[in-house]
Amino acid sequence: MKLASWNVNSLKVRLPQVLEWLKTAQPDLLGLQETKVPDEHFPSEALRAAGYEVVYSGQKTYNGVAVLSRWSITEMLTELPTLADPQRRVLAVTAAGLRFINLYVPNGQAVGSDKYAYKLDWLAHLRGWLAEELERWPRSIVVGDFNIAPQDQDVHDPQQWHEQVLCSTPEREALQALLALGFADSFRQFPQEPGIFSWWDYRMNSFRRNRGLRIDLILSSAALTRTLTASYVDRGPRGWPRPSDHAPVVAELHFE
DNA sequence: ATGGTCGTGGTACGA
Repeated sequence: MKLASWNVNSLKVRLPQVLEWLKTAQPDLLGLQETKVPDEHFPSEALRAAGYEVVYSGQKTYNGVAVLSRWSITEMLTELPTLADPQRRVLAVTAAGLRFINLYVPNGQAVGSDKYAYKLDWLAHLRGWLAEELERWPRSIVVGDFNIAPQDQDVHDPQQWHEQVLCSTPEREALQALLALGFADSFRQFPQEPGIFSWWDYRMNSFRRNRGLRIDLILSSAALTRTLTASYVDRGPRGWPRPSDHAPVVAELHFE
């Protein structure tokens, strides 16, 4: 079983790259973020033709999430039950014998801003909901753009980013509170080279210089962590022409 | 050096 997550920064622009990546990587489940496409314009046909069932929760211009699955999808949910929020950031499905939760966590803009407060509030509501999800589905995977670099080793320049948004202590503590429910950062279940990131700013040749952050994560519940066989970042698409600023992240697992 | 680059939509704004 191959699970993946990719912030595509406009599915309209990136659809050819998604189709190309599906062909070569062949994930069983893929969560997309920042699709930026209203549901009525979602490119369902091209993705179905590639062999995937598709569900989506989108809006114009901002946010938007989708799940592509080689397996049939049931039990779809698009809201944090305790938070009324017009921003389309959540898409949970049951497929392939597991619960697959796809998230686009708020960016937070800057520490102390209104958007930062919204991010922390959103994460608090997320925690309460994930606790319930985990009780109902012990085999749960949470993927997405978390907009949080878990540790300094996930940051190209920890001094530059010290207590900045994406790296601040309250954000990291909110992520740790999610992990404390029983999830593991799948990437850290395996030996990794230093300097592996999943997002690089478009500016200042950040990708060429590998000045990035690892903010795209795949969290596995305890029942699934035992079944992980690999977890990695696929840097390839970040080097393609007109790329997203994020690379896909992948986890592979083997369970009965 | 306080910038820089994208995507959206037709202008600033979000990331």
